[in-house]
Amino acid sequence: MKLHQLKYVHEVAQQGLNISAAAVALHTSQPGVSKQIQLLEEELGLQIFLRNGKRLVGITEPGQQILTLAAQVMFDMQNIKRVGDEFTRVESGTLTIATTHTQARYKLPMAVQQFIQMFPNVKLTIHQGNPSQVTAQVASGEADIGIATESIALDERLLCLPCYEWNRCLVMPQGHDLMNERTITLEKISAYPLITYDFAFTGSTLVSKVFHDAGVEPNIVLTAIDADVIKTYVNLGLGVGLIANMAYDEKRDQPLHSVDCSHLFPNSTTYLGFRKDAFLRGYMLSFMQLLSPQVNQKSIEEALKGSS
Amino acid sequence: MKLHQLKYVHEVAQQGLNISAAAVALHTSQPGVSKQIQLLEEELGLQIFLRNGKRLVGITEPGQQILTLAAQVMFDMQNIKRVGDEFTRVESGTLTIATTHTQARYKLPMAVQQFIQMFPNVKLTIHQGNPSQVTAQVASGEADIGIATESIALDERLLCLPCYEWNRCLVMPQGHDLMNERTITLEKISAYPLITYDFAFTGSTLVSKVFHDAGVEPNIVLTAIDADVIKTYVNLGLGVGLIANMAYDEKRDQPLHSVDCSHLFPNSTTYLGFRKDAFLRGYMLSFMQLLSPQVNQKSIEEALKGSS
DNA sequence: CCATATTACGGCATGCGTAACGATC
DNA sequence: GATCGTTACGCATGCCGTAATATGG
Repeated sequence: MKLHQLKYVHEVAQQGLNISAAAVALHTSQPGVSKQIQLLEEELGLQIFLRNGKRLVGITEPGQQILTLAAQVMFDMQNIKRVGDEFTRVESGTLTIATTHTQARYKLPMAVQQFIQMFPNVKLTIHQGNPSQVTAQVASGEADIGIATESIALDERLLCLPCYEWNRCLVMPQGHDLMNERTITLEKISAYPLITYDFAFTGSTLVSKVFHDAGVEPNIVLTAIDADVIKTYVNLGLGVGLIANMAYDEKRDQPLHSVDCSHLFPNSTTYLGFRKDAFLRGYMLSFMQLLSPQVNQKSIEEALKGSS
Repeated sequence: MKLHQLKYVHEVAQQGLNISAAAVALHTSQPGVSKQIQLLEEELGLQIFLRNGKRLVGITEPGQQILTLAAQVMFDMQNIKRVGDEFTRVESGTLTIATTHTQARYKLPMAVQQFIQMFPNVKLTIHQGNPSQVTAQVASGEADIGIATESIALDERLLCLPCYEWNRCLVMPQGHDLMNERTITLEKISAYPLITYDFAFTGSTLVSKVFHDAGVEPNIVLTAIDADVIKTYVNLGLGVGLIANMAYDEKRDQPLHSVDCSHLFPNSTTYLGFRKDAFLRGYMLSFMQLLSPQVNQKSIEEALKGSS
């Protein structure tokens, strides 16, 4: 059993059961990939892929197990390489962050700016997605660190540290009726067309729960993936927007007015998560510290021990 | 980076930093091992082993990390092999149990007997040790399943399922004063010389805690590794024995008399533990079921999800 | 001086790439 | 007929083992 073979099998699965595509991705020849997979299957005495004649059409059940284990092996190999890089004092490498739009747009820029100054030789990549995509990317090793709210903390493969808390605010055009209200309530909100995050997105399920528990049905006319889009439509007069409070800036969003809603909803916590079995490069720790100053080597070790 | 290289490095560390011994264990030549380790070190750009001239004298810090990761890789490779064996319906293989004397002597025999009837082609090995050794063996992959009391459930790498509960009893020679007591108390016990398990052993720390909390100082004259030894010395009249109640059998231990102590100590739970990331062969599950009927594929999957 | 690690070198297995073939859609 | 997977074959790489060398206890 060779490492290549695991790599090949993994890549073929990634490429939608296409050996040719996998061969290209692996910078090698199709026959080589084909052969090695056959050899592996022969050695293990089972089929990894289901074939219809000469076409790969599926993955067998043991094949699924093997793919999972192969991914684990490759992740560990990556870890070993990282140990190498880390201890040779090579302050270069790659940092891949997976996060949601809100974080990427309103919370990360400061940390990112500081980071690229501290580590000019580290290539930084930001993957954007919804919270479950973020979680999946970190769990699979595609991303090193994930930053998202709530749901990311549920995955057992990840170690998650609380980063900061936030709440929501309403945004509305200047002169809107709600500006005159002394205290905003859910009922008052429900009287107007509402624009907020897509329901699959973080916090919104919590928001919908709050409305539901109060027996109030909000009048949602539009949902969007990010606050910028929401604000745009609020500007067009389509309704009031319910967004994360960090997404509103008085100066930048001047034509809009905002009203805090912290009294209506519980705080949400944004977590920073990474795989428990990942080897963390020094610069990865540094990035985490930029985001959440209380994070350090010790706190992570303690969290790792305390988990499970 | 090759799998051999990781294997070699691992074996050299296992053999006490002796390349020659590692080469023998690996059925290969010394120069080969030496060379491959050098190549790996070169590729990673760091020293794994500390050398004094040509002698290996220690492991560097990155080396330590790499050894851990190498062990993980090898464990995963073993898992893959197991998937192969499992799905080719080869009902043969190896099952290594790590457990304490008490379990091996009084609880396992029935399960073992049934097991070898069900799976005559599976080679069964029992490793005996104290609870922390049991835990370590399972965690390192040397043993597939560990059976021990209390402390094994604390290791996060392992998934532990409760197996059964037990308590303790006093054993004494016929005609001993304590036989006439209607109710045994800690104070009455402390009036006589006591023989029990070594304090490093399971439950005994709990026992000592019970005595301590009650403010009673037992008069321990001898500690032993297993109940058979304890009973032997009780027979010789050296004192009364405090042992697991399953270690006393009225017929077999005829010259001795026993008194139940369940009212004095809380129940102890024996757990069955295995690595969370281990691929479990069918016969491993079967063995667990023999020991603890409520265990099955589903209960394990649920436990895995519920952990951490 | 013995045990042990490294260097040198030749044979052999194995993986890779090109080319040809076969099958599926 | 185009795409894709498998088979065939020759070449190059790299690993292994033996022998020789160097070094530490």
